[in-house]
Amino acid sequence: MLRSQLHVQVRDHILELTHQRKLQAGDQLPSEAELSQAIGVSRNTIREALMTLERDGMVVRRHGIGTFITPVPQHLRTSLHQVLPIPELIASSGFEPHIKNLKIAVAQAPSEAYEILQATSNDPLLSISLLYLADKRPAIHVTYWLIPSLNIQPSDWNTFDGHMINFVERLMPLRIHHTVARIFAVTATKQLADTLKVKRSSPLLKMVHTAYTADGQPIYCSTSYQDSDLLEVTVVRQRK
Amino acid sequence: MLRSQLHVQVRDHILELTHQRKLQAGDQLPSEAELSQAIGVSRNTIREALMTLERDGMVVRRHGIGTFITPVPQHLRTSLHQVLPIPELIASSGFEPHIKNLKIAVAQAPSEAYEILQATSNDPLLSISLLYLADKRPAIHVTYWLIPSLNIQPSDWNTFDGHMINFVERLMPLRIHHTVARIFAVTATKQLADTLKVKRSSPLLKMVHTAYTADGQPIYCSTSYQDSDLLEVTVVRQRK
DNA sequence: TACCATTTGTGCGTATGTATT
DNA sequence: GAATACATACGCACAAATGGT
Repeated sequence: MLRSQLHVQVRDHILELTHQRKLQAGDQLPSEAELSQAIGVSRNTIREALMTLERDGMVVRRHGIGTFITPVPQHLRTSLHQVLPIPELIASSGFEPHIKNLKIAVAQAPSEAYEILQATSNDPLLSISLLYLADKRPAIHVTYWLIPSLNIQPSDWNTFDGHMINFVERLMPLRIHHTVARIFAVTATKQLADTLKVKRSSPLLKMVHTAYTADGQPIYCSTSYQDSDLLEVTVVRQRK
Repeated sequence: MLRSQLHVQVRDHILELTHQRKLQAGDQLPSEAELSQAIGVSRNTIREALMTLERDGMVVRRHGIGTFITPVPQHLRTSLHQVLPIPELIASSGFEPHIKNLKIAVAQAPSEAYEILQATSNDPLLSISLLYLADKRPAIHVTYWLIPSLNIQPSDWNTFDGHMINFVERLMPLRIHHTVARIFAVTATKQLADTLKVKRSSPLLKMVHTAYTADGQPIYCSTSYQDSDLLEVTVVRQRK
């Protein structure tokens, strides 16, 4: 295993400085030329690192002035442009994540799942339902549906740790490239209200997630329900 | 006025090809070297263009294979990482956007608005409420609150066309750098139900948007309500 | 106003590494 | 192994934006 690319090392170096609070929100970084000389890599490499940091919203670069640590609350940084597994999402909201309830089945799925996964509508789909807890309170109820061709064995589920992306990538030679989330407001059914421990017919946030490879092939989709007052959904969008 | 930068021209050139359907979802682009020679710019410039296209989710680049048009439905492209004004959002969902109802006031605002805008809590804030229509159906009800220091004159409102970002940037020498949206599910109040023409106590999607400059200074915030079945909210998140 | 130093932005050329077929 | 294509990295020159003299 080679050590990682230079610009990633530079990136990590700068992130490390922010974690050590040597660089704080709003602070100006040394100029590209200074960083280049101090670290001993070319200015282009510095620029590459700064560009990825900017893409991910960690720094703001201003022509003719300099590069600054983005003044955005720390907890938002994690959710900028990334796909965040639910346990990490819960953790980044300041709660202790747990997974409580698993139900695995190979069964007929809602027709919507077949459409999304481009599967023939009579194949039974592997599905798994779970309840993510935040500080032992029910927070998100999720049901995943996986495309049939994955061929996952029952024993594989022992290795499932709540990160669906990691799970399928560890088992299969594929890579999730992006996810699409569609967001709705719904009213809690009796069953959902019981599961999530909210009042009957409270409003819930429903999200339909689909994970795709770079080819655009759907790998799995999920439907999740959550109390949006307990666990906020935040989307940071950059311009340009 | 100078012509734009080379890599932007290259980017636009490629986008133009996709609009003309000469390049479609999933198609492979010519190699960097070919593009470089065909267009007559250096390979670095091609790479710069391809990188911004990748950042915005329009293409997928695969090491050792090539660059491909991202196979994502066209209507999602617009919402990838951008901040989209509501009228354009409605248009990209296939509806005709209209703005119906404006109510402008300088008044006390909810305490949340003062917190978000970091304003002293007794100043009256300029607020504007409007109803965005999609094909003449009420779609989104929004109330904006602007920071006091903008000093907008009543006459300025004549130039307001429903794009709040454009509006404030045209009037003031500032630039909105990013927005943060917090998303909730709520139950329609009687008033909201009437305005949006939905049943009493239907579930509605509530979004609290805040627009910031690169300094992290909030410029305005808004609260919006919408029927998520009429107008879906979609978030595409990329990995890496 | 004009000019300057600083800093990021753009663009070119080149060489080499790495992944895929 | 060879061919192809993208990835990384270096060095250089000049443009453009900003802030101060």
